[in-house]
Amino acid sequence: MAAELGVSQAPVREALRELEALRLIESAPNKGARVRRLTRSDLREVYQVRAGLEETAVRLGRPRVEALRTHLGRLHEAAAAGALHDQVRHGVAFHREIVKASGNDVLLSVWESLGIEVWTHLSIRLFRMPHESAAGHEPLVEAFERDDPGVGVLLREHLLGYAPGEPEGRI
Amino acid sequence: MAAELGVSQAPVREALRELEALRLIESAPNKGARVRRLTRSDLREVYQVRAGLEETAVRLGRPRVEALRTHLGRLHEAAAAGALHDQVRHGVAFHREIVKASGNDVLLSVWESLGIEVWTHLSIRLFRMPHESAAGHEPLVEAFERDDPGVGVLLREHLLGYAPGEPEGRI
DNA sequence: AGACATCCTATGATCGATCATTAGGGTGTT
DNA sequence: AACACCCTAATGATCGATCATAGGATGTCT
Repeated sequence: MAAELGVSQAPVREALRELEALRLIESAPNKGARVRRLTRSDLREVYQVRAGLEETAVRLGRPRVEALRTHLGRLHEAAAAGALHDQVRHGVAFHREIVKASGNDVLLSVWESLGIEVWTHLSIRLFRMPHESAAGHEPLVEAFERDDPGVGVLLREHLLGYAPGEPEGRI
Repeated sequence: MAAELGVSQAPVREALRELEALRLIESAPNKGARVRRLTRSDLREVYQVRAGLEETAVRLGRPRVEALRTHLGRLHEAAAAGALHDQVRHGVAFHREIVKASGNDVLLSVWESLGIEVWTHLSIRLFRMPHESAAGHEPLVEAFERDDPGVGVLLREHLLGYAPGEPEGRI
C-alpha cells in the first residue's frame, strides 16, 4: 500500500491504526488488514455503548440548555437547506455538548474515540437509517430545561431509536 | 529518549502513544510529553466511566455465575496468599467477564481501553485505596444468581465505592 | 527597561531500508 | 490420498536519517 500511494510505511501504519480503532478495518497478525464487513449488528453495538456513555454523562452533570438550543438551531438550518453533512455535524455537536457537560474528560475522550460522526454517516448511507431529526431532539431539550430526572433514560431511548433493529442484514 | 534507551524513535513513539491513551502522560504539540500529575479526580473519572460501562454491560447480557465464581475463587486464593498483584488480576478478570458477557465487542474493547488493571494498581499504590476485596463481590454474585433486576445499580455502586471521594489530594 | 524581529533547537512526521517472524503454498514421503 | 516438512514471501517492527514547523532564546532597537 505504501508503494502504491507513493509514501513510506510509517504514515500507512498510522492510518491503519486509526481505522482499526474505529473498527472500520480488522487486522490479523501477519495476515494484513482488511476492510470489515459492516453489519447492522456492528452499528447497534456502537449505539448501545454510545447510549450508555451519554446516560452516564447526564448522571454526572447537566448541559446548559442554551448551548443545546444553539446546536439545535444549526441543525434546523441544515435540515432546511438539505445539507445532510451539516445535519450530521450539528447533531453530533449537540450530543457532544451533553457529554462535555459531564465534566468528565475521560468520558469525553472515550465518547470521541467511538467516532460517532463516521458511524452516523455509515448508518445513513449503508443502512438507510433515518438521520437524527431536529424535531426528535426537542423533547430532550425540554427535559433538560425542566431538569427532568428521567432525562437519562429518555436520552438513552432517543439514541437506541436510531440504532438498527434486530434483522441481521449485511451490506 | 530514543538515544538514551539505545533504540530508534519509532518504538518510543509507539510507547508514548500507548501511555497517552492510558492518560499516564500528556503531550503538548511541539513541546514534548510529560508524565501527568495524577489526582484523585483523574482516578474518579476513570471509575465513573467504568461504572457506567459495566452497568451498560449487565443491561445487555448477564454473565454465567459459574464463571464469576471461578474468578472469585482465584481472588480468594490470592488474598489468602497475600498476593496483591494476583488479587488485582483476578479482580479485573471478574469484571471483564461481566463486560464480555454483554456480547457487545465494542463495549468490551472500550472497557479494555481504559486500562483498568493499571488504574487499579495506581489507586492502591498512590492513594492507598482499599483494593477490591473478595468479600465485596459476594453480594454481586448473589444478585446475578437470582437474576436481580437491580444488579446494574448494585454493580455501579460497588465500583464507585472503590473510587476516591471528594478531597482533592495530589500525590 | 520594554517591545520586537531573528535565530536556534527540539519536536513530530516522514522517509527508505533491514530484520525476525509466520502464514500459506509447495514438495516429498508414507 | 493423507500427512509432515520445508521454503518462500508478506507482514510487522525497528532502524537511522532527513525535513518542516513551532517555541523559546537571543539580540537589537526605541
